[in-house]
Amino acid sequence: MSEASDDTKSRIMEAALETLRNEGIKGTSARSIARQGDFNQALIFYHFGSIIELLITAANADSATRVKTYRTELEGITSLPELAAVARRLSKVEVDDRGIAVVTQLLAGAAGNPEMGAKLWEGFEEWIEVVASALGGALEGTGFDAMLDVRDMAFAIVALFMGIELIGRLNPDRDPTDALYSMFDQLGGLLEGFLGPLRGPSQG
Amino acid sequence: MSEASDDTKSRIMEAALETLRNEGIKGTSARSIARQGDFNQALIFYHFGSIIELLITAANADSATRVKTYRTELEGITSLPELAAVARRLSKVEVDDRGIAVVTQLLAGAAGNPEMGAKLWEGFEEWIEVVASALGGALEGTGFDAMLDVRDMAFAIVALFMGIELIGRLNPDRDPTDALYSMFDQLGGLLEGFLGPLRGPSQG
DNA sequence: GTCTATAGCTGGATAGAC
DNA sequence: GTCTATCCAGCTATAGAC
Repeated sequence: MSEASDDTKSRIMEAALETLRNEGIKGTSARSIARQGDFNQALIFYHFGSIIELLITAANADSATRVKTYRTELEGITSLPELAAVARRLSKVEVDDRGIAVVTQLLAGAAGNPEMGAKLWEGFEEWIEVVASALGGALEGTGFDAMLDVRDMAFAIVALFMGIELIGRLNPDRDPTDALYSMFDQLGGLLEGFLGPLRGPSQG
Repeated sequence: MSEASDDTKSRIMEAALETLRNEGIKGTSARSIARQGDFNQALIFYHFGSIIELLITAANADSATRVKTYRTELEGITSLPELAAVARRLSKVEVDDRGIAVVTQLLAGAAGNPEMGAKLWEGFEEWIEVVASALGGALEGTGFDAMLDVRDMAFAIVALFMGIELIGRLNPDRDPTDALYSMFDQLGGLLEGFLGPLRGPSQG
């Protein structure tokens, strides 16, 4: 692999992601990606073999770098309000950069394509794992960790973001994340009210 | 409109929904719908004018009949645990029948198609409205209704179901709704613990 | 490694026979 | 109202010149 090849490959990958963000899975094709990145359509097949292979490779690479950053930022969190604050900030980045949009569109595409679903799952599982471990850290010592399945909760939280991305774009009058953050803040307020008394005595 | 025409139209609409469920938005075309319903492809354009028009019409009609049923079942609910039980049952129907899958795929398709998004919104808003009013009824008298924006919460709940549908199909080892119901049950348990003491004194 | 050209299909949509 | 036949644009993917 020459440097030129590496450069071209990442140009193609970036164009693929941008096309997914702008046109959705239905509007993403070799031609639309090539138009977006201003390169020749045949390059996609030379470097990646097929469209699906390109999309999966690009998305999983992108996902891996993102999750790495977030993992370090989420480490060492030991309370729910703390987690809520960090999660709010990180999720805003994620939604604004439209990383979620890419995943959402690929997941929708995977519905009619089981092979694609299996390959996506690998890159996807680490998101759930990151959220789960952050949640586990935040719940430690609250007594909640015994009552909740942290992995199921993480699954639901990740799902919630996907859903918000999907519906949120529908209504042009409103930022898609407003309802989400409004809900976070409101639930956060409730939680603090409940947790304050619970946490006080049980913490060193 | 003759009876024959009505019959054909509903056959086409049913085939369109089934194709969306099985093949996703990317695999849904005039040809794949016609194959699914075993009729001539040209009929779609005679009766609906375009593919998008067919998809929107079919989805909104289907959505309207569903929401009507659910609305009557959700009426008269006055407590959160009661709401949770009914919601659990109804949402299971909705996920099993794959009504959610249809909406999810259309929403994904709307990403690259603003015109489609606007038309979907009309049929979609009533879902949020139904959930919001059920939630409002359940929260009345708990003191929560003053602290929470019921519409934002409803928005998030609907979004959660979409997200679960999207991710859930990815992992073949697991029923997509397991995590959701597990979470509902766990949060329900927590809520009853918190609400029991709150509700007791404030209710007639 | 990148280009042009093209094969071979499938897409939405329409014309016109019945 | 339903059919066949067809147009043409777009699709994935490959062959072969450079």
